[in-house]
Amino acid sequence: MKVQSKKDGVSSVARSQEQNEKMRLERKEQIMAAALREFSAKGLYATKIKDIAEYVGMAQGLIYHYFKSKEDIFTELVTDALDKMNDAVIELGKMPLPPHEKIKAAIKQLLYTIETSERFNQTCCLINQAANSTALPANIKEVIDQKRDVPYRELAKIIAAGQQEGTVVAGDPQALALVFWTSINGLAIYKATRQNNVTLPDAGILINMFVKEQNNGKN
Amino acid sequence: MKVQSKKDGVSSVARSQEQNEKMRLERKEQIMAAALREFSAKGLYATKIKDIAEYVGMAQGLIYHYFKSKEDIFTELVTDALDKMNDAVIELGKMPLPPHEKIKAAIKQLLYTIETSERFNQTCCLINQAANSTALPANIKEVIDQKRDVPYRELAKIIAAGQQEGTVVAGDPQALALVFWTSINGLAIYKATRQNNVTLPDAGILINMFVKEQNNGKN
DNA sequence: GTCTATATCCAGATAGAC
DNA sequence: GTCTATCTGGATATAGAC
Repeated sequence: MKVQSKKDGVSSVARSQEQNEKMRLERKEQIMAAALREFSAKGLYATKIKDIAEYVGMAQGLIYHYFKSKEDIFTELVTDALDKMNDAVIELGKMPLPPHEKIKAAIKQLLYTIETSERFNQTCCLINQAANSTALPANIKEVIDQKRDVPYRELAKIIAAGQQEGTVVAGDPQALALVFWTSINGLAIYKATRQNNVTLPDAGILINMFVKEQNNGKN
Repeated sequence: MKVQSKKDGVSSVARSQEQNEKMRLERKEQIMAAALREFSAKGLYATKIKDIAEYVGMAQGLIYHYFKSKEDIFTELVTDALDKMNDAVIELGKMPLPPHEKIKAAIKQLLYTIETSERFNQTCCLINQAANSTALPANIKEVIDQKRDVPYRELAKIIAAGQQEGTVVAGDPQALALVFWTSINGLAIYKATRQNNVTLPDAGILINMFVKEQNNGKN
């Protein structure tokens, strides 16, 4: 028996269900954030459910009210991470800029993010952990295999277009893209795993590696 | 009671001790090789002693006649890997070549090694596993902290010297060294974790990123 | 040196009270 | 929703026979 409130047309039952759902999602978010911290630093197998629970401040068993298993948390994190990364790269491809400006914008943005966002760097570490382990459950491996090459492919397209225009350095686009992501990824991981006093390259150094000299002016 | 053989002055007792020792070392080598395979792909915690033993073809318990613990095998592998890498870099620094030629030689050599040596790539994966995990026993972490920055420092010196001579591109030497190793490491890992059909950059692409144009000619 | 068998421990997951 | 207590499986490391 649902009772419609006269004020907003939403039953109090529905209201509290909504609120419960919201609180549940918030709690899941807390767990995911803690799990990202732990997994990114220790990997799937060295991280114990207890570690995550302690970080959130809940009992070990309670995690299982929100997730079916440890692998499930890991899978959800990795899937989200790869999806967001891929969406961002696809957005970059669609920007109304010439190819070499896309590359410059990406480098500046990525370096800034590495400099300021601990979470981003943790995410890179997580992807690194996931992508370089053959010990993961099959369903996670599938997700990774499907999604991890998107950034390489998308950037290779941009590089190839830039080479057509003569603004991007010569070389196999796929190989250049590989060096690009490998560097970005490595910098994020480097930053995440050293306490402090890390000198990241400034954008100009990286831009010079991919964009031809005459197109390097500030703008 | 040791009996000296007249022929070679070595007692038969000593002879067989020597041979036993040699066989023991060979067996240890077999275990280390298998462990490198497994650890580099799965990390310390996801790798089970049983995996290593099966790969060598011995009983699980027998591993413990050669190593005190799983961590011990891992520590020995990581220590060796870092030492060899560091020795090679220090050798590079001592070569009687101008700085930019050292860089060119290193890039060519490293790319060739990545292309041809599965073991080298596994070693890079192992170092990656080790260097990016906070979950390791304290003694391994110490080893890593002491040794892992040597290549960055040594290469930064070479880069700085090359900049003095005007043959190496501009930018903070430390940051350039970071990009250099991050790329090399990333390529090795990329190669190791994909089955095949990997297009590595050719040496020219990487050389162009670090050595100024006019010093890039083949030689 | 090598094996099989086992003691021991630890962590993932569940059950059940509140 | 949250906790404590517990079941259960699996892996390290050891013991002991051959």
